[in-house]
Amino acid sequence: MSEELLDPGRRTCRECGSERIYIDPNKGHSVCQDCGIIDEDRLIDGGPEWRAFNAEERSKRSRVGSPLTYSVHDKGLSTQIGWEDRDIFGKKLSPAMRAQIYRLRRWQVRTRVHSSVDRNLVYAMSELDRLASQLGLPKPVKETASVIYRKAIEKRLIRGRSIEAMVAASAYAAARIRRMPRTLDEISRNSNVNKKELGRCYRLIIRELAIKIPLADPTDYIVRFAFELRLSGWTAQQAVKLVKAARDKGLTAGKDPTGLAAASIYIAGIVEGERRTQREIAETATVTEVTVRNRYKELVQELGIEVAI
DNA sequence: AAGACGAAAGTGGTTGA
DNA sequence: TCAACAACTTTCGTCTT
Repeated sequence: MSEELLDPGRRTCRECGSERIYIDPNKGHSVCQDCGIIDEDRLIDGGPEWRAFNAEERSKRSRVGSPLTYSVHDKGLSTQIGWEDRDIFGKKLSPAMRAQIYRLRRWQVRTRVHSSVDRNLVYAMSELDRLASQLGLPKPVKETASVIYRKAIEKRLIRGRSIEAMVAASAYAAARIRRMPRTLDEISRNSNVNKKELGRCYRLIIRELAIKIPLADPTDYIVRFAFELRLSGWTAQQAVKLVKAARDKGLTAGKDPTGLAAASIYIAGIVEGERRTQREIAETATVTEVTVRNRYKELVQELGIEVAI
């Protein structure tokens, strides 16, 4: 039996074995971020059984399964043990009975704590599943995200913050660690967490858990963006070369990696005769056209590329 | 009409006194 | 803690294809 059947959520590239597989949420295709091979097989996906075909549908679906309230985890059905050492007639309890009641009280508190952590986790993991499936994040990223989230619980970082926000931040960190980064914008759009809050939670996590995250690399975005823009693998490779050349010339320091990826894709598209508009590219890279233009002008000028119009 | 261009003002985050 | 700063965004008028 193949590895994939035993563990349907995990996918590796059949060419190079890489686990950096971008799973296109709409089309059911996947693309390897290391060698650019596109796999058109139907996916066996561990995620939700539904498919969303546009943004509205996605946001509608995203509400499915969300309970109405989490404030009382068992909706008031649990038994309470009173603090007074008296029975129902108001009589004092025997010392043996008191000792037993004391033990019971302790256990009740313990089980309540455990079940609240469990409930938190159950909700968090289903939210992570949903997010990962919409963002096309493969299993290794989900695993990393869930480890981060669990550590955040241990460190009591969730208290006073929304579970959704912390899950989203964990996913963001995990995606960067696994070198399959998503932008804050993309994650924010696919969850009910605004960008600002997401950034705050992310910074809290990396600070409190002392996680070191590699600097975002523009090339990590290129294959995915190119795929979403229906560009050929060849053009994507040319874009990667452009970014590397720019890095060698020291043009990339302090610049938004997605902006650089966008500009290099724009140039590569023109050079290779697969032109896309600045607007299209800006949209998939979640930057503005202005940024695409600025980076593109810099690159063309500094790398001495002549762009045939 | 669509795309590309660039100026100007505004925003949120980082840095350094 | 505050101000200066760089990068990016928003907005908008103009030019090019």
